[in-house]
Amino acid sequence: MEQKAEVSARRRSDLPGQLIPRAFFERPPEKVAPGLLGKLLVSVDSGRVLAGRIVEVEAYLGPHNDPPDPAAHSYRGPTPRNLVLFGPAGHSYVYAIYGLYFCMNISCEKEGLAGCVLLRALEPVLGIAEMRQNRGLDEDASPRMISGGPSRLCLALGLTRPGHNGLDVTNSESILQVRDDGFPKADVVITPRIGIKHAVDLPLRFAVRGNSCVSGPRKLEQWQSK
DNA sequence: CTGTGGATTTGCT
DNA sequence: GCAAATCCACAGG
Repeated sequence: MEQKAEVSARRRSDLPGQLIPRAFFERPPEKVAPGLLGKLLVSVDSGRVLAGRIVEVEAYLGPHNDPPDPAAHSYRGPTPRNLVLFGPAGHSYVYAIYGLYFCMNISCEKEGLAGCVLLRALEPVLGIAEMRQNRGLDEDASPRMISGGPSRLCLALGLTRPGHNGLDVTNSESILQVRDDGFPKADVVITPRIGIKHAVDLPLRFAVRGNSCVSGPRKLEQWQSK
């Protein structure tokens, strides 16, 4: 039955759930971020569908905020790399990091303002075997090892730059979409962001409490719920 | 034009 | 727990 669900979803016309409207993303990232938990990131690659449920995200604020967010790529204004962050909401921002990996964000705020949500972990839903292959893992690999981590999820779904940068995730013709399949809201944990050097105390990381795919330290109990 | 360091992952100690 | 791997954007001169 899990098998059947995967087969029936391998058509663009029958992707799981519904597209999320652009207006959802035309808000401050700290509002968008928790709302993305439980939604599906769906990639359509040459007819094949890969999808994962978003279980961990971080918000990065645009330079129009007071105070601004020195950890954000948009902190010093538009550059060739971060340009899509200043464009319309609901577009993918994929960047390379450490010369080896990629990270995937979705732009927020209306055109002219920056701000984005970094996707940090997915729980594999469709095309699990292919994701595992993309990661070079065995049959018994845990979901966490497949797509738990901002660069792991890019490897699992095959997301790269420039190929997947600047895509409209609110468009049904896009090869990268965010969709809502009605999955019930979960208990959300709020913590500081991971792996940054600036603004380390801002509580802008949001994760599904208890989900095994969430990256970083396991001990989330100490953090406030929402 | 050059130097620096990063929103990470992995493997070894 | 720690450091290597490995690239290029961008800030500074």
